[in-house]
Amino acid sequence: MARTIGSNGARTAEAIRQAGVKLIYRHGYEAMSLRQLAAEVGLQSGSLYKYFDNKQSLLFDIVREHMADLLSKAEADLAGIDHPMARLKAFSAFHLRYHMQRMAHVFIANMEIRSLDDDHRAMVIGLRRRYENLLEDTLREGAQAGVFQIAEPKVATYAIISMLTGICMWYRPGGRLSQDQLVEIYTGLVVDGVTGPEGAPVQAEKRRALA
Amino acid sequence: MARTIGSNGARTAEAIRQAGVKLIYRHGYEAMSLRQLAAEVGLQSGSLYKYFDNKQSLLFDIVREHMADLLSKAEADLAGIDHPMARLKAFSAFHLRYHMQRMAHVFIANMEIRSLDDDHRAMVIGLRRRYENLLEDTLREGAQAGVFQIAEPKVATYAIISMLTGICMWYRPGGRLSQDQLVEIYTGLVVDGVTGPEGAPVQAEKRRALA
DNA sequence: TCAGGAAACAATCAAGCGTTCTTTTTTATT
DNA sequence: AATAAAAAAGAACGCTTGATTGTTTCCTGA
Repeated sequence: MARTIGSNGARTAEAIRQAGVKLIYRHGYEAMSLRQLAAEVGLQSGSLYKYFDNKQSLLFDIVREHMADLLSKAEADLAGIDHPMARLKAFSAFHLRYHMQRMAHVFIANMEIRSLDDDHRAMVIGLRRRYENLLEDTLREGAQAGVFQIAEPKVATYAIISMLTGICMWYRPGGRLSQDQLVEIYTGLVVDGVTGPEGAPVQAEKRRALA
Repeated sequence: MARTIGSNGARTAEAIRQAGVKLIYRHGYEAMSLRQLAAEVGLQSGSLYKYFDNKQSLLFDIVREHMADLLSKAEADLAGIDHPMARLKAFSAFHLRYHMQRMAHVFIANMEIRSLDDDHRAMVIGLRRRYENLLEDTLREGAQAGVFQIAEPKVATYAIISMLTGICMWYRPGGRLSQDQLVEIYTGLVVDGVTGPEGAPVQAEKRRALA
């Protein structure tokens, strides 16, 4: 046998990508063999090389595309929102929804950074930095405007993102709480965390006025 | 050559464990070869099997010992502290300090859970659950006593732990901020997050009275 | 001092790895 | 209907991996 009936390059390429995400998510990049991946798609391992140069570039493609997608969608979501509190809420909601919907991609991008070549890793970290800056800039502006009470915007940025991303560690679709409920709970924690103890009531009014 | 002069079993065992932590932390469990590990310790790869049954048991030993240590030290730290707010602060401070001081172990325990056999993984997750319960129980008690405003203690537990653990992703010793400063910043975020918007000033007084 | 256990070496195994190359079959084009 | 291009099979490659075994050397305690 050689070429199979009904075979199609574009469809196979997509199947390989999906199977790659699935297997890397489940077993990790190093633990996934190309024979395993090929079997999942229904191919021989050698045939995979029609679709990527090597194993590393498969990982890089998946991670880079995900990061670029995350960044551009976040920027689109925040476009036109000016008030720091509104931006913070929008960022939080976007981040949570995106992470709940694409857990595998997110997980891979976070876990397998170390498996990337040096220059590949640098490129991905650059994209991640740009994404983090969306939040950090918002926190700085809010702090300067007196909307937030934040001593260290950079630390707060890391803390908030870690907290939000952590939802990937336990969230499962169809659980007791809906995505909307989780967004509300998490966003509430974030907002309370940055408005500080004494300033909270004042900010609570501002938030109400904005909603 | 065979037995090396001055060789000592206990010392070698400890060297293997340390090198294992170092290499797994740096490259990941799957990516670390036993020959690499042996070279790091100054042995032939076959000699490693005097010290563990197989590669998997090395990982399990490292992870399980770390989790048991984390749990017992946390329990010791919280012993005798009754007030929910005081317990929350103590937990937060302990978690942060422990994670800043033993980043490699923590990182491995979090990242390589998936590389463990099913039953090994179940055991480690059980230990982790007991650790998480230290925080979750505190949050529930505090919520019932009106000290905290928390709708979903379980979600809040995951959120807080993710936030605190995230410090491992960027903290480096000798950075701009000291460990004490970071503990204060992060703990502030945690406390503000669980005291809620309106109740904050009231709780702030209670906190002062307690300090 | 000298036996017995501890510690490490050295060589080897089968299996699996990522990758390359050639061949064969199917599809699309003219 | 003839031909070219696309898609996949299948065999093979050199290497590395985790693991095993038999042997040699060193250390220690009676």
